[in-house]
Amino acid sequence: MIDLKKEIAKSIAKLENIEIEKIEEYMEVPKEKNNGDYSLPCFKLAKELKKSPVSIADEIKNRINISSDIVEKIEAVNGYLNFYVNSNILIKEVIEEFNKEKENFGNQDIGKGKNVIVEYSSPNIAKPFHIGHLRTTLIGRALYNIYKTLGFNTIGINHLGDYGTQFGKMIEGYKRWGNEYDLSTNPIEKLEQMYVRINTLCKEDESVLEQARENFRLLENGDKYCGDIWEKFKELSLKEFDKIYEILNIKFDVVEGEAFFAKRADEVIKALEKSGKLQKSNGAEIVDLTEDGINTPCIIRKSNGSTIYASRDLATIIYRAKTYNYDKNIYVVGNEQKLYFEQIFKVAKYLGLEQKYVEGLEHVWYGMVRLTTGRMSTREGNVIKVKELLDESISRVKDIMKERDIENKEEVAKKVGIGAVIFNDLFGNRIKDEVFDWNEVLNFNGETGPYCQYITVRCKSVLEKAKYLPEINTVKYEYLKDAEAINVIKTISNFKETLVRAMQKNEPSILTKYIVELAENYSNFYNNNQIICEDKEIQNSRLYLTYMTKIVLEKALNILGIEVPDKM
RNA sequence: GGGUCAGUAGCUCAGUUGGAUAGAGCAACGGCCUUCUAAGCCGUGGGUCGGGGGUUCGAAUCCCUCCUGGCUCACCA
Repeated sequence: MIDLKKEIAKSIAKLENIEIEKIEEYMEVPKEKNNGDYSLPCFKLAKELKKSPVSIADEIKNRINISSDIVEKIEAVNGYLNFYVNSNILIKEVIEEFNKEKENFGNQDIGKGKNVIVEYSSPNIAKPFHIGHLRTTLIGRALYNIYKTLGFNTIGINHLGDYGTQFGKMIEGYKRWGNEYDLSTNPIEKLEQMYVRINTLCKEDESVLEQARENFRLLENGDKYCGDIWEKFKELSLKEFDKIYEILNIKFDVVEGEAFFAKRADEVIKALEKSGKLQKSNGAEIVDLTEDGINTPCIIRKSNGSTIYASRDLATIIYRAKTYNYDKNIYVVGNEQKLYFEQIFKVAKYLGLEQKYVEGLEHVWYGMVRLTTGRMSTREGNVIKVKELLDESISRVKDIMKERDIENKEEVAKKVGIGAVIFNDLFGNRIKDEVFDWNEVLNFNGETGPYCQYITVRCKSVLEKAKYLPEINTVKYEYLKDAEAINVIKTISNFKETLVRAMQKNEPSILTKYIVELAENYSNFYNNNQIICEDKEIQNSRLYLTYMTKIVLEKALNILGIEVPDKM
């Protein structure tokens, strides 16, 4: 595809004897649409050429030699040089490229041969799956899909929190009150109650906490009683999580747990001993990180000899380096663990791994979900469970659809209701805290998932009504030259670049906002043009635009994990 | 107190390496359904870009400082 910006830059560079790259760097896309497609602010050149910006702009405008097939109008305004691209070439380039790739439009191979691990979701066993876990799950899945679309060999891992002192606590609770709770119905709720109860007791009584730590030590050393309870809890939880994953259509390439890596913690100890970094402190084994600019040391082994989060995660890094030969190892985990990841990434330097494995470590963090009433806390029971949220959203959709004559209402309501929740979660910048407001999430008007699905469905129904897809040689560019059509075409041409930006910043919301823009632009086009009409040439042209929009919108939504119904 | 991230309309957010008049949506108000689907469209109002300095042709964006808020600071994950 021809790079219009480069073509313009070339012509200017020739004129003033400046490098093309520099001109390209100075050039920008004006915010205001009536200031052209590309603009060159001449203020920086003014300094270098020792002339006023206004006269430079005028001069270039008069002397430039560029084909009118590329640029149809040039204006010099207040020291800005504005270029108006010939819309024919723009339309032609986009449509021809699209026609070559069709459903594959957007796919790229910049990640070819590179392995990327995305670790996401990773819930803790024996705790309810609440909206706090939703962010890692949805952001992680979206990133996984984005990397995949860009040609990376992508490995999605659900790294279960199935180990640690919390299980020592659970075992202690079960020992004390196991017979009071019937785990045959609603097991997660019961386990949650037990967890809250034992936690409170641990806080009140230090000796109970000690007992919990001892239970975990026993579990780690193969104690049968503790092991059996642990297995039982794990099984019950996984069943519950799978239900959520099924509703959200989340899949992982690998599901593993911390327990698996606890056995490999010795490798970490050995490697750190070898590098001379491991030291004793208050009975524990730690790595001091003050030289690396972190004041808090990283604990590798607890004073009672048990493994800890860090030792298990470091073992995981060694394992992943060997097993997956990763170029990137991404952890989608909340911002409350920022310091922790900084610590283990520093410690990873001393494991004797190849440099690329250390550099490939990345913590993709996100803000907390808070309620309008304050912070969520399992202990205080003011959490919103994912199941509850999805059910509410789906029922709200059903209510809206009550009067409509649609087949498979159940299925449509599911797709729209779930899509609304996903879209809402992926709309805001991921590093900002999110205030969870039922009204906000379940409002389906405006820049929302249902609106974007609705526009996509509109494209589908137009195509269905026409009953055919136009051949590219029946499309006439002159019928797509109105401002609304051009906006759609420009947005479509930005799709690839948008995916790359979303990948570079690990930011799904870039794609979410793109979807809104495309939906909005198509909607404007649709409202201003009769698509199905008498003149077949006009119809074919507008139909093709509709077809491109449908493909890109649906694809982008799918990448975020949102499905589009056929009717709604 | 240290570290770190943030502060843009009543609310939720956009705002590419500094560029032209800071943009959307929600909420509020006023219109539009014998429809290529009203989950929509059109219109109105709403801003000391947290405060103050600085850098320069030019700052929401870069630097300094202060204020406010989130998260975090060794045997939890």
